[in-house]
Amino acid sequence: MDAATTLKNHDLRVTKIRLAILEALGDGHQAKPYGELQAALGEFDRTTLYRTLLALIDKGLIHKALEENGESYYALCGGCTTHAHTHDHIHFKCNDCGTVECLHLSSEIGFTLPGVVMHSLEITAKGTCKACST
Amino acid sequence: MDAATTLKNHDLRVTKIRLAILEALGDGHQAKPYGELQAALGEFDRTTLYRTLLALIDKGLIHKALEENGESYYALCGGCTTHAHTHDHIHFKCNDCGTVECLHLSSEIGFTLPGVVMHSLEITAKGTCKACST
DNA sequence: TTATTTCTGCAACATTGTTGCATAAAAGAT
DNA sequence: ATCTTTTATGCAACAATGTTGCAGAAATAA
Repeated sequence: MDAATTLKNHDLRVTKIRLAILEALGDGHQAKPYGELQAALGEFDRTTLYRTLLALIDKGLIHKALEENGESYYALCGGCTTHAHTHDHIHFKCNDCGTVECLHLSSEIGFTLPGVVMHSLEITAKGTCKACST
Repeated sequence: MDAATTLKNHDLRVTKIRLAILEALGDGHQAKPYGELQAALGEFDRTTLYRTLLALIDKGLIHKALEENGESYYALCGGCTTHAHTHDHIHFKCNDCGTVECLHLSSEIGFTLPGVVMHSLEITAKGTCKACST
């Protein structure tokens, strides 16, 4: 499905910056830090970029992958539609090349915390990715 | 062990702000957002507070629990000395009262990601805490 | 008490993120 | 295609987090 149709399906108007963001986020496998997005989308206003990201998150097209050192990482919700957009992702950050990937576990990791009701779960793993460990 | 001795044991000089931070973080069970720390330690300079937090993290006395909306949460490393300061914590944030707790799982959650070497793991759960769910 | 090392506070700055408002662009109707 | 309505964009201004350099103050060691 092309990006414009995806936007329409999510009650979003098709505008330049939205198409540009979706393109910049690529295949949805990797998460991009805000700074990188801003550099890639330099022609647009910073404020608009923020508001557009919020809109895309709100409509379930992208998600905030993780925050680190005050910088937010964003990724497409391509792979997570199967779970009805639960946002219970696992993010893996490579300490060498710095890339952040949205991974999916083969097996569900189930655990409970005594006395609390869990609504969401976020897991961030760090280490060395396949490419960097060779 | 009193705070002054703890500082000395970690190669840190005993100063007013360091004692104040350790006291503000309480029993180590709960994580405090930076803003709350700054409000509680208003008599000290903001820069000093940042640098002191970095120093305490560096020496393994506290850790950054989580980042949310650009704000960092800090907590004592009281409960995590048993794991040799691995920082593989589980943080639970209550969406109702906003408190962030450092919890410990009874059972280790073990999972591997194909092809990558994991160094650290951070888990943040959100939901409703015991007190708020009654 | 003195000397040395380290910490603190100040000023200045960079970055992230937010809000209000006028203008511009998109979608639907004529 | 043109007009109208709705929504998005860009600009300005602002607030908060986080960082760096440097002089003076405090903590340790001698």
